[in-house]
Formats: sequence, structure tokens, C-alpha cells
Amino acid sequence: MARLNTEARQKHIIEQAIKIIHENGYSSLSIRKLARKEKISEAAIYRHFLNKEDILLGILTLFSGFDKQLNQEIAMIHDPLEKLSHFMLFHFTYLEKHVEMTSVIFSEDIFKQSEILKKKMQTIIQNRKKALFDIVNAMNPENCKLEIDVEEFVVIVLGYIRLIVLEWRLSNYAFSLKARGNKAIKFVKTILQNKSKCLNERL
Amino acid sequence: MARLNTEARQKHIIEQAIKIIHENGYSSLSIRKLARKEKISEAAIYRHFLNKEDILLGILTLFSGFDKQLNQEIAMIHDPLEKLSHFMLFHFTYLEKHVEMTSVIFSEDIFKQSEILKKKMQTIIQNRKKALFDIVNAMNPENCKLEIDVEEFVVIVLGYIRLIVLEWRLSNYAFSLKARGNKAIKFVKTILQNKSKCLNERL
DNA sequence: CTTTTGTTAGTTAACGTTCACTATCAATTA
DNA sequence: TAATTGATAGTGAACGTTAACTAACAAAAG
Repeated sequence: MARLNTEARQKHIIEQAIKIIHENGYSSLSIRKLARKEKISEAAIYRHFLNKEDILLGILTLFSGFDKQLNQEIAMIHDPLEKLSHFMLFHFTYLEKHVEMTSVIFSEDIFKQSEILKKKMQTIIQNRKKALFDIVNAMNPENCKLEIDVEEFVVIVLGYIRLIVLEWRLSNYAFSLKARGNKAIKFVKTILQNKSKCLNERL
Repeated sequence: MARLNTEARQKHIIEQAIKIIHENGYSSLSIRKLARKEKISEAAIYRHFLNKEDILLGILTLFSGFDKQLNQEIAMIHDPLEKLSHFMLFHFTYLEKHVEMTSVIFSEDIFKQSEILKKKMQTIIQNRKKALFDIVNAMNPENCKLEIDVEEFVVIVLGYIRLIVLEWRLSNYAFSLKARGNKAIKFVKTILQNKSKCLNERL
């Protein structure tokens, strides 16, 4: 059995933990299972993490990498409508690539375990909401206001994304999330139609 | 300690189980806790349920009563637009009255425990989707089509409801869900605006 | 007096965590 | 360069606790 340094081992363990949650749900995640999957002893787990909560924290930290990547990609686009499309598409492509992460997102139990975890998750959600709000608001200049409530529109889009991903999960990933997402993006554009004179020409 | 017949005791136990899930998450639901809350012995629980899964099944059965009530109320309304409003409002009023149920809805772990539970939950979701689809489709007569994809609109509305409830949960139920819901209903009507000549006059 | 609803006392298995200890490897010293 | 030292990454066994569940028995109710 190869010896790994803490950094590499931690990464491994976190990945295995996510896999276990994905396979059988959070309540099936135990140190024993984790150790067996990682092919090290249970005690060795504690060389790299303080306790079980610390592992969960690691999962969330990995997940918040999502936001970093998202924000980077969005920043490179200038057109607000394009930004909105990409914001949505990024969710779908990322989650199609990291299926196991959907199990983390939807496992509320993880966050109920501790205040720290709950706070961390709330921050992630808040940031994403803010990012989308800024994008939509940019479509909403003083001289050419949207005829819809931006705050509500943000909730609609995020809820839409979330439910599509949930349906994808319930279908056992039977369809292409990216293709499904593109349909959703089109529909969101349809909603925006006739809601702004500035946008009308382009939609 | 009063002796209860199985029917009454079962109902009690299921209610306590929901409370436990609501308070500390599904992974904290144990027979021991359940027995203590119900003030009977652990063994007594098994007088009324085959096993733990059977209890979870009972929870879902109780929850599917939601759909029965929803369908009944909707059936009494004739105007499709009114139906849509009431469909949404019903979710908010019901969940504000039965807060604990939100924890059941969002606890994916419950359904991952067994195929039976998973199937049951999928049926519930499917039925609700069908109900909403029929409502929106009734706004969509041959001679006066909506300019939006009804199937997609249904996903939008359900996702919207779901995310609002999730935000309500994350806020620790800090606002009135019904009031928040009414705002959402208004917004959905805004979306429908200009999408159908038949509806325009009324919206 | 039989059925139903409860009890107490037990089972085995798994939980997270800690213990004393060891193998591996890089840096310091002889 | 070879031996010594100390940190790091691993081990198996055990800790006390809790998990779901069961067998045997008692009391209440019809």
C-alpha cells in the first residue's frame, strides 16, 4: 500500500466520501466504509481529518470550487444575455461531469449536522444568488427597464435549474443534462420576451 | 400509560417520526428516540410496524394525503387561471401549517433507503406534475394557444415553489410563506402576460 | 379466556474515536 | 557517505455507545 502525503490522501478521502454519499445516501457514510474504500485503516483517516465533521467540511470546500470556476467563466463574458445563458449552462455541464455532487447538493442531512456546515452552505447559495442577480440586473438599465421583478426572476431561474437536476436524478440520469439544460435556457429567453424593449430585437 | 389501539398508535408514531426528522434530520431518526418520544418501549414500536422502513412508508402515505386534498380543492374551481393560483397557494398554506413536512420533502436520504420508498415518492411527484399540466393546458385552447411550452412552464412553476420553500427553511421560517407565495403567484401571472391573447385582458 | 398492547431484558452489528505501536522517509549529525 | 533523529502516515485492537431488532412474559380489554 502506497503511502500518500496528507494533501493527496485528504483529496482521495473526500472523493470517496462523496462517492459513498452518492451511492447510498449521507446516512450510509461511515468512517468504516470510508476506510475500506480508501484501503487504509479507520485510524489512518484520523491522521488526515480531525473528525467526521471535518471531512464533510472538506466536501463543501471542494464544492465551493464550483463557484470560483463559475465566476471566472462568467467574468470573461460581457453580454448580459450571454452571461445568463452561460450561468445556466455551467450548472448543467458541471453537474453532468460531477454527477456525485448532485447527491451532496440535495442531501440536506449533511448540513443539519452542525452549525458550521449550515453556514457554509448558506454562503454558497447566497453567493450564487448574488451572481445571478447582478447578471440579470445588467439587462435592466435605467433607460430601458425590464417589466419583471429581477429578484423574483432570479428565484425562478435557480428553482428551475434545481428542479431539472432533481428530475435528472430521479430518472437515474437517463437523459443528457446539457441538452435538457439548453432547452431550459431557450425557455428562459422566451419568458424575457416582450418584457424589455431593449431585449426584444435580440430574442 | 394509556393503551392505544394500533391505528391510533401508528398515527402517533408517524407524527413523532416526522417531528424527529424535522428537528435533527433523517439520520437522527432511531427507534430508540422514537420510543422515548412516544413514551413506550422500543419493542412496542414493533407491535405496530414491521420494521423501520414500514414507518417511513407510513410517513409517505400520510404525505400523499396532501395530493388528495389538493386535487379535491382544485376540482371545485372552474377557471384555469384561478386553478393555477390555488395550486400554488395550496402548497404554501399547507406547508406553513405542516412545517415538519418540508423536512420530509427535502430529505432525499429517506427515499434512498429502499426501492419501495423511491417509487412511492416518484409517483407523488409525477401526480403533482400531471395535475399542474392539466391546469395550464386548459389555458391553452386550440383557437388561442399560449406562446410558451406548457411542459416547461410546469417545471418552472414547480421549481419556483420548491425553491421558495427551501429558502423559507434556510431562513428558519422567518417570513410568512403564504405572503411570500402570493408574491410568487403574481409573478407567475406576469410571466404569462403577452403570451396569450385570451389571457391578456385578464392579467 | 383469548387477543391485543404493552413491558423488560436481551441479541448482534455497527458507530465514531482513541490507544499504543510501527514502517517510511527526509534532514541533521558524526 | 553512513548513522541518528524526528516527523509523518500507517497499523490492529479496543473503547463506550448506539443501532435495529427479538424472545419471553404481564396486564389490560373485549
